[in-house]
Amino acid sequence: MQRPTIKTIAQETGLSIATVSKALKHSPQVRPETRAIVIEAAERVGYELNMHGVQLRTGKTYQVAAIMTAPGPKQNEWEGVEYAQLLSGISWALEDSPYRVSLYAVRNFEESQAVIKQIVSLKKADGIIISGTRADDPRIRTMQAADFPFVTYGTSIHNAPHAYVDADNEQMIRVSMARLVERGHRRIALLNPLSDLSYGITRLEAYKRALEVAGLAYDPALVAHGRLTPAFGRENVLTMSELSNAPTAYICANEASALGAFSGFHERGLVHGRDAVINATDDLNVSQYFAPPITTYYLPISEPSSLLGAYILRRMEGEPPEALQTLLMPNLIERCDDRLNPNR
Amino acid sequence: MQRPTIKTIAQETGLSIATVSKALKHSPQVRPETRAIVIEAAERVGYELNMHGVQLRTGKTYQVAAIMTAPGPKQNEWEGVEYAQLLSGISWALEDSPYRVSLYAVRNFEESQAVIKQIVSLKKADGIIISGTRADDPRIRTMQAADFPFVTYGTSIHNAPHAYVDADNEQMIRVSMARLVERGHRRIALLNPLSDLSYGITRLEAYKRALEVAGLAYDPALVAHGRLTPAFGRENVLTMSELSNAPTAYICANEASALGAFSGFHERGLVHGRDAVINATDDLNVSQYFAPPITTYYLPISEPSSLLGAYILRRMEGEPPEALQTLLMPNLIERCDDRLNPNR
DNA sequence: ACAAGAAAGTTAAACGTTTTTATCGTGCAT
DNA sequence: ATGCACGATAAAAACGTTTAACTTTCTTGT
Repeated sequence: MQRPTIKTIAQETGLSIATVSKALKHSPQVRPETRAIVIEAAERVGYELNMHGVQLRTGKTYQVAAIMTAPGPKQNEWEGVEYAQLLSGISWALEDSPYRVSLYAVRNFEESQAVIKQIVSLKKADGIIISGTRADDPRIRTMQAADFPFVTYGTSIHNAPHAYVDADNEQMIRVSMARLVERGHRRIALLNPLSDLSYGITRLEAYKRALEVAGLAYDPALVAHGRLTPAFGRENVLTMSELSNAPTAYICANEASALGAFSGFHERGLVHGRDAVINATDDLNVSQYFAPPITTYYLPISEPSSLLGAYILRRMEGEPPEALQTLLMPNLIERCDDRLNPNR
Repeated sequence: MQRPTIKTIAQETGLSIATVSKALKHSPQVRPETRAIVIEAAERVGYELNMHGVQLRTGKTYQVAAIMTAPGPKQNEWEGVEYAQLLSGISWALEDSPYRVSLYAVRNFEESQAVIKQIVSLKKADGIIISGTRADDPRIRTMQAADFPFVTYGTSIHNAPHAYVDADNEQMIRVSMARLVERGHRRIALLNPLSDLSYGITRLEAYKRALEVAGLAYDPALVAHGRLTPAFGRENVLTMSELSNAPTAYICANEASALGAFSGFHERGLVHGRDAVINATDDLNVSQYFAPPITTYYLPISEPSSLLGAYILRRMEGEPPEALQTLLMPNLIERCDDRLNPNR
């Protein structure tokens, strides 16, 4: 048996397909009684809207493109794993809408740029969600120039206002630094994301300001930028711990680099809490299982991801981007006292 | 300016839209010279196929549905993180095809069943990729009954033959057990996935057989089934290590539960390599950063994921499922000698 | 020389919607 | 009574593509 269409309903009710279409869309042009008849018939025959017809007619795709930057297949490092949760959160936020998440996996920034240009010019989606924003992000400019709805996970610095969701990195670093200074730390290392990423810059600046406030000197040797893999965390601990004036605290930008930092501790024979401490930001609630559990800023990734979904929906409905900007403050979870060991 | 269509090309070349369409599809009905003219004109005007027209006309969606089971937003445990890599691998495998990955996040098995029924009956995709297969999986039956192309990540046991990709769990456990027995272990714990999952059963049976071969008794107290979170690993170590005859080796089904097992070691004051050892399966290459690094079976997730993509393409082209079945053997990476401590 | 058949194009219909425009009563003011 | 506006529905066109059916032209075998 064929799948029922509005034509089926038209025949069934004796109405025209135009009326059926309008009735199903709750158009004020059709009488409530007529609508009731249509709805009844639609349910009786098991009608479901065929999106292909809609898409062709209206030009809308009902797709939200999620651009996911993941290192290539040969790149076997633990990175970007939080993307799974991010995607499912977005997907759930769109659940009650006609929109679907369409995945675009890219290998690097350039590829994401190309993909976005394509989506915009060929209208392969109605909205775009990107992450890994840069201070001055050309992708944002592309989408803004075309007046294309989008939301970013991460702020930008030099772009015109746009919809975004991000963790409050400035506040996080500020509070984090004050807390460590208060506990006696004078040499605090910052394991930061790539320096062209917007939140890398935000964190670095907050870090410098916090040093200033505490009357401490800025030492470039204590700051590292890189892809936030365990390898990155490990290697920087290996290097920095050999400094004549080694750090007594490491602030890691995510849980992967924190895990790697632990690996560096183990390699060097450092004991957490005695020789130095590790603090981290954690999206995945995993650092509670480290040995020992560490102090982290925890932002359940479901929060930003569902916001991203909600925002792209509202953005596609025309809401101005200025109303769709949120900085989320992660919860500080203190699992260690993190004091500088006095008898060191 | 409007986006060019085949009509544009028809006007440009003086041919009919039918000929243009056929030429672009390399139909034998059109002369090579004519085709050349069409191709040239298409490139000149910057023509790109409008999929909506195709979809409406042919009924094909050019979408591959990836069903991703992830616990709900409130469920803040580190689980299913390998899905990000899995998805990007699939996405890359489809890169040169007209197909796109469409994401369907579901919360549990029942929901995945409902979603699949919907996709099949409303033809919301041309192919489906699922994971978390059960011994007798009703979703597989649904898709087979409708003759719908699909590939599973994970085998099934009682279903009719279908396309799948999986790790060779039987061999993995067999070799793993033999190796531990050879190193003196007599009490080996198995931290297994949920018992209704196909690979949970495979692993358990292989485990029992290995015990038999080694002449060891099967002790149910050493086997646990559950969602493979760190919490699961931790809790089982906490419990099992209190047994009068505690295990000296733990085989963890993934890296998350292995991390949790370490957390349990730390809590109980157990030292890895002295009191007991942990072995694991690791998709993400992360257990090298544990302290100490542990012995794992490593299967880079890019391998199964690109196979899944390739298989669904071939399956959608009508290739029989029997030709699309692969068990991948992970690499054993020995990072500890894992011998039972003699002076224990 | 001519019918038959192949080769290469064209015409037209169809896929399922939405939306603009047209039609047709009906009630109301003039 | 006549014209008019209005409310409700119908008719028809359009979105971009594929494909079955048809036409025209050219080969080819007898």
